[in-house]
Amino acid sequence: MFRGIASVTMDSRGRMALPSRFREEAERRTENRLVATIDTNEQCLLLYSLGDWEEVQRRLEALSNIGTSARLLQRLLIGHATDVEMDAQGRVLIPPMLREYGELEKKIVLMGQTNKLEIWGEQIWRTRREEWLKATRESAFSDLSDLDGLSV
Amino acid sequence: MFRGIASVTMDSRGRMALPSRFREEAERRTENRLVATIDTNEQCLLLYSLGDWEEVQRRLEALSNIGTSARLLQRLLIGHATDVEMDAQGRVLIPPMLREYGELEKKIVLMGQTNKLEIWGEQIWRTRREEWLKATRESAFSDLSDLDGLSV
DNA sequence: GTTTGTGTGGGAAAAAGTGGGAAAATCAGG
DNA sequence: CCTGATTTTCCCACTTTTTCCCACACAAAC
Repeated sequence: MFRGIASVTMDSRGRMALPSRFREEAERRTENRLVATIDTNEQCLLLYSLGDWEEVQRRLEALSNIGTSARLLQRLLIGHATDVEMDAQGRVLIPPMLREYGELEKKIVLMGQTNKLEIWGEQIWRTRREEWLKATRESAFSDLSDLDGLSV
Repeated sequence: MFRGIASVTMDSRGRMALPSRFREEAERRTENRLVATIDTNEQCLLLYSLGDWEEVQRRLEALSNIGTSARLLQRLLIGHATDVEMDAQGRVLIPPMLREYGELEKKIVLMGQTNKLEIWGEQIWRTRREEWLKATRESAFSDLSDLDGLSV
């Protein structure tokens, strides 16, 4: 169960160290084997433990297969899903094509999202976060009834 | 099981090195024997292990044979299917006619799609991927019910 | 101050990817 | 058949990337 946010650096070889709490979680789930793919809705990457990814892939493949959008999603997610392994220092090497998709350079932001980690280039992440915050604030009144009982 | 993406270069003789992880998978499936054909829906090539291709071909041949579209599909897929072999460096030689179909030049993109590899010319691939992403993002709402349980 | 854990960098070996010479095979035209 | 041109195969060499390993910096803990 991943959660929380962390800032890490990617070195010149494309290696990225997972913070130890994420590392432990990843080790628990599979012996250091992870799968990185793209988020089709955002310009960020998703990092799954191998087992969790296989579950996602099974469900993707079980989709209707008729609808064009399901096919597209399969193609994009499976097509980009690349196996990666943690080295002895708990780092993963992000393949160049994926690095490019997320415009990942030195400063990286990791966000835990339950069964996966989101990997963001810092600049894109800052921009998107502003947009999310703005959208949340603008919808605050109309949604108030929902949130009311939630006491966020 | 092929998945993930990689960028490779095709040399002036039309040779293309498979990334080692694809190579291993290909070796596991058949001893270096592969079959390349065209994707009838996209301007890219498909690369199967010999065994997987034979299965595909069997199913193609089992099609009604009455309907025109089945005949067309047979003609196109089987007609373009060419046996290729990996050399000692793990490279395959893509036949000129197929190279031309996919407008393959120097920069090539390979995408794993479960039982096959897609081979794309980089330029076409970039264009198509943008279109897929756009379509996926736009269809997000209509498909929400499907994807909802998926938590990709 | 010392130890321990964590993040970061980089040397060096190994592996992977790339290019091209030259022999062998194939093909087209006489 | 023979010949010359082209393509394919085999092999070697070079470059880049990846992996393995060690080391340093820093901070928290002892």
